[in-house]
Amino acid sequence: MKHHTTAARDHFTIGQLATLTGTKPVTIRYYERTGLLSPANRSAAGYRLYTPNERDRLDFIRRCRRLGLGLDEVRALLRLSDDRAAPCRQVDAIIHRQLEQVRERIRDLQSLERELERLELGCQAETVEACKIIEALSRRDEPTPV
Amino acid sequence: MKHHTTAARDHFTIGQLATLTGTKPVTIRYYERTGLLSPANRSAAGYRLYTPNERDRLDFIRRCRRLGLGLDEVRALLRLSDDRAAPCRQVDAIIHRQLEQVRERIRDLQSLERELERLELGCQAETVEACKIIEALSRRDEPTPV
DNA sequence: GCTTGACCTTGTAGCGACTATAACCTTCAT
DNA sequence: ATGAAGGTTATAGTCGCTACAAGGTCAAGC
Repeated sequence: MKHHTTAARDHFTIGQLATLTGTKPVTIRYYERTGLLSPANRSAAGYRLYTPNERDRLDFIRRCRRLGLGLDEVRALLRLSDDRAAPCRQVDAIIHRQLEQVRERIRDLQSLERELERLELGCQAETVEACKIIEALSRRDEPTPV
Repeated sequence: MKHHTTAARDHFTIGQLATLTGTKPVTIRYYERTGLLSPANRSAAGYRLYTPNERDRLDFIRRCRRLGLGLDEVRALLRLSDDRAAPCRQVDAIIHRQLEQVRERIRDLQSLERELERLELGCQAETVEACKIIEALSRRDEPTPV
């Protein structure tokens, strides 16, 4: 009732699917182009039509993306989830690798944070002339002393 | 003595500058194209030749990049550092904004980390059939209960 | 029946900060 | 004189979208 488009109970247009899954139509088409979603069925006029199954698949993809997984990892997980007999170990491995990467990025960002804090606190100057930040950024690393 | 190229004391080729600053030649050319570095002088044969001044400038850029600043911010800082009378406040602002962004990214990544830990611990299955990770990723959000 | 406007279609180009490739030229040591 | 290791340009690719242009379709109101 929000739109004039009539939504059948069991299939959606791309825009409806987009709203349902918090994606944008362009992104859904992009997923289709790149093989994350298989080509959708079409209406007589050529509109993509989606089933609840395809909605589930897109939800799956979006959850993976929210975990920061790349599309290649998502593809791998989709393939695994389609194969009920596949070893769960491979799923674990993907999640574990991602966790390691996230932790590494956190460590990197934390050292950045410390560096930026140091810079920020160090400067009470008025003009760039005396600015400790600019000075720090310009400082030639002391040449190895003799 | 490491290479066959003769390095004059006061100017470097692009490769020498690259080694000195931990950059790659392509990146230096990219900086020139996008206006971060002004066009280098050329040798008779068309090779770019750099002075220690230009090395300092590139070092400055690299330090900024290591702090995670975008090239636009670097451009702004370079402009400020060239103007000794400019108010230091603007430098502060750039650093402060970056610090805020870094902190936000850390928070985001930490919540990702927790989510991934939860997933990882939850699964001891053998096959995807019973895999709790796949299950969690596939779970339709519980429809609002009546 | 016609218009309006929101939707859909395709294709192409752009983002940031590089990286990769190709095809060619220069310098230096042997 | 040759070969390797530099340098030059231009162009396209990366990732995960996003923006735009030019058009076709659908439902509703008049």
